[in-house]
Amino acid sequence: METGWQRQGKLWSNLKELCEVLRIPHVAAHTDEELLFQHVQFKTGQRIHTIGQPFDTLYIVHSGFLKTVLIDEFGNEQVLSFPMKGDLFGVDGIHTKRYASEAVALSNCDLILLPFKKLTALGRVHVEFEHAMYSVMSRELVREQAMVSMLGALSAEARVARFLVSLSERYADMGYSSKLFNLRMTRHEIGSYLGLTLETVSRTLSAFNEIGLITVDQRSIGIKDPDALKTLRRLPPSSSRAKQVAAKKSKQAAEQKESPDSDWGQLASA
Amino acid sequence: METGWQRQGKLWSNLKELCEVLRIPHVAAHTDEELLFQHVQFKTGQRIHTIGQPFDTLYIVHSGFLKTVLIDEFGNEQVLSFPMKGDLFGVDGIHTKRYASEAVALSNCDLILLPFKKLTALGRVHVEFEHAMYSVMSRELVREQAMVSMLGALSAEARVARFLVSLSERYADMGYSSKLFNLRMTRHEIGSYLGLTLETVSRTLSAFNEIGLITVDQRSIGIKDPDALKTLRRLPPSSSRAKQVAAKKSKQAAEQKESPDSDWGQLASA
DNA sequence: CGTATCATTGAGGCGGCTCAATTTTTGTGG
DNA sequence: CCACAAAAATTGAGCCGCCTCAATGATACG
Repeated sequence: METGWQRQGKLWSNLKELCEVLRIPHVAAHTDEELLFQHVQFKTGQRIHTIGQPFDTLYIVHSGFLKTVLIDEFGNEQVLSFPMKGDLFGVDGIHTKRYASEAVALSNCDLILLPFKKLTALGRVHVEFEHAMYSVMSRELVREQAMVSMLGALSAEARVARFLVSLSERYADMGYSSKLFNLRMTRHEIGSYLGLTLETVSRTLSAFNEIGLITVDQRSIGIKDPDALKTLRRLPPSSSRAKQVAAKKSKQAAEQKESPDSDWGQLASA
Repeated sequence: METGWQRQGKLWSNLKELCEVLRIPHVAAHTDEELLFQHVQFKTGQRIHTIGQPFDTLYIVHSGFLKTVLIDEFGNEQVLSFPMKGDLFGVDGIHTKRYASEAVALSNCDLILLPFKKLTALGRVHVEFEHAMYSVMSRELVREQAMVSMLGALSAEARVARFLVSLSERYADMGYSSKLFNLRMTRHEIGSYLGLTLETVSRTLSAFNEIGLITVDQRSIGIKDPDALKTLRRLPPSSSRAKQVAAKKSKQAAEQKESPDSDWGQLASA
């Protein structure tokens, strides 16, 4: 991995490689024209773009880890996402022609530049590519929706649990171990992302560790019971109890045994 | 308003009208081909699409009010948005070819159908239209980001306050009064949207009413101090509210013109 | 006019935040 | 390589904001 890392700013990808990274069907490359996309490297801590900066290009993560953040009117950071290999970011700049968020490298990164002009031009030539770009943007929107849903309805423990699961699955996709990995972000950043304080994140990880769901040692995380993490939740707030009761009744009518709620629900006392 | 409502299913819009509704620059209509887009009417309570239903068309609100919701694995509703005139929805279906959310009419609605195939075909002919569609999708993404940020960082009072402000501005855009309007959704739906319980929403509205920021009577909302609502972060403790209300009253009595920069905003930023 | 839905309001509990102290890790320069 | 400082992480104590549970009032609809 990270081949050619040393050759700074000299890497290029063709369209086929671009599609591979984005996990979209290969564009029919009847193209004799050798379309190339430039790579750019960033070191840990460097900013890729800032809020308000004029927009003209999207970024695709070839390798490395980043965060995107919003800065509110009092200078507080709100983490929006942790882009990694295959993710697209910068989309929020299309609308106002200026980036609405800021992107920062959490590790050394290799990014593929995708000028917006080039994207639209490509879309007009390759129908599948146009569709793929819409699809990727739709995927981003669905992800944000899931995020909203999580922040609005889940307990702190459930949020941290799902965060770990999604990270684990993401690592698996990228060919790394899904059972043992290092966090690339601080507790503070995780907390911001999940709408929690860093102390709550730390405490929750410790609690999961005590129960045996995971192992924690600073940035190193070991996933011990992924199924329990996936299904962990708690009292459903801000939602209609009537529906839940109804659903529960029909469930109980169907299967009279087996309590539908996992017993992890009560671990708050720990 | 709602002209031609009676002629059910017989309304059509051309491309120019479509662009107007979407608030995007008019596409250069060198088009002799009279491209028409079908309208559809829905009555209060009807579902436009459901989760998992095969996706093939986007919807643009011509008139009326709706909600889009996610249903979690236990039947709990999570409100994602309240589409109204000029809004596009259904975008979340592009990625998986199935709608990821459910859309329900909160009032009688007139929607414009925008088949995805037609959209992409149009984008290939009219460059500006393609760009506009990307822009609209980007706008949606930015909106979701703002939502995440709000859920992650703001207090209940601030969320309700901003919700009211954004509604007010939205009504102003549509040509209605920004000072006095009716809520089209229940407290429960507002709560779900904001990640709060319906009781908290109700209590917060009552509190705003008490201190003179708004007037509330069931679904009817009067905006009295939009600036204070915009900058509000945290309400003063109830013990001290009485004095401030009194102070405010004497202020309003003294100077009947515009309320000066309110002091509600700068409390307890911590 | 009765019933179901929606809204208001109160009392009380607890989950997650705040404040604070300590330990561990990271980064930097002598 | 070690020393030192800064940042990150852990853990505890206390409290408050929001949720839960519950009862009543208001509104819409057949």
